[in-house]
Amino acid sequence: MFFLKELPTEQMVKDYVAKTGVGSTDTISKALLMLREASHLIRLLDAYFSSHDLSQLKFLILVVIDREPEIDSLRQSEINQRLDISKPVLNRTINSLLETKLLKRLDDEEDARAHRLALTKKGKNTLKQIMPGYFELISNFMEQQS
Amino acid sequence: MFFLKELPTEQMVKDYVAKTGVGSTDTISKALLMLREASHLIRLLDAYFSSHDLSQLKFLILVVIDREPEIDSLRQSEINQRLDISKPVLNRTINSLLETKLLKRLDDEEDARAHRLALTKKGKNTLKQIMPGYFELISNFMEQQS
DNA sequence: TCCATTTAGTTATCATGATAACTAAATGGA
DNA sequence: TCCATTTAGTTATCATGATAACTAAATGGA
Repeated sequence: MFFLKELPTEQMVKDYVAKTGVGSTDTISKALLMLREASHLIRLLDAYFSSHDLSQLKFLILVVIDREPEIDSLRQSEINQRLDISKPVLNRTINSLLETKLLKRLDDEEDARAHRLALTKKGKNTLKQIMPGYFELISNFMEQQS
Repeated sequence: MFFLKELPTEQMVKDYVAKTGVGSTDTISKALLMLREASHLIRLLDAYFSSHDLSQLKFLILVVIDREPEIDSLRQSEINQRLDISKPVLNRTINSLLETKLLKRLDDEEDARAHRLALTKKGKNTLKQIMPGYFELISNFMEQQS
């Protein structure tokens, strides 16, 4: 994502609100600020993940499988229910995780169309290694915000 | 952007913080909430813009030219200074705005490498037409957040 | 049972973000 | 003045998001 480098000043938002007669200056300024803050954090997270040969989505796929309480594998469709991403993108990204051996694919005994996706040893290690930096990055970022 | 459909519960974040010994539960929950809120708003905005044959970036390009106080045109490089986007993407998007006649391209008298980009009549009208809905969408969204 | 419908996953194609490497014009110091 | 460096814009290529349309297996009601 991207955004205006310099947020519109309070005055500009006021002008627009006055011109269009819609919304309240405070609310809109707050929303724009939030969007900017979020886009900044996303950028930092993307950089962090890519320095570990991962992406937001790859990370989240590993996380949702890992955090499952009873079982240690999920179907693609189950991952889809947990992440807000389209089926083809999920499919492609899972294939990439299979190629880099962070995930392994097991037969699904109940449904011949499906497979079960589980973390490999390497996948678990990667997740364990990445997690502290992830939380640290978020904590540091939030501290810097006024 | 996308995100977890269901945020990790407080307990999960606590577990991770305890396990890794990094960060504070509150801070991280707050950051994850913000990311989710922002990604939701971005999605709504994208849908709004695309229903008007625009995108976030196209909209912002029109806005930064329009809001310039003294002049009514900018160079590509000046737009680049105002928006946090790469040069090639900006170039490609400007070309698309030129094709759809929302922007027009004028010679730059001081620099033969550059051009000046200005809103067309159609560009101005589009912006005027879109702005109220944009603010309305943001206002409504912010109201819905608890 | 059998066939229409649903579900799981996949393929093709597009949109929109990035970086690397390029051309051509402008700039500025010896 | 002249040439090395900088700046403006562009091209090629990749990553990662989407939707539409498909195959094959599972499901469920007549």
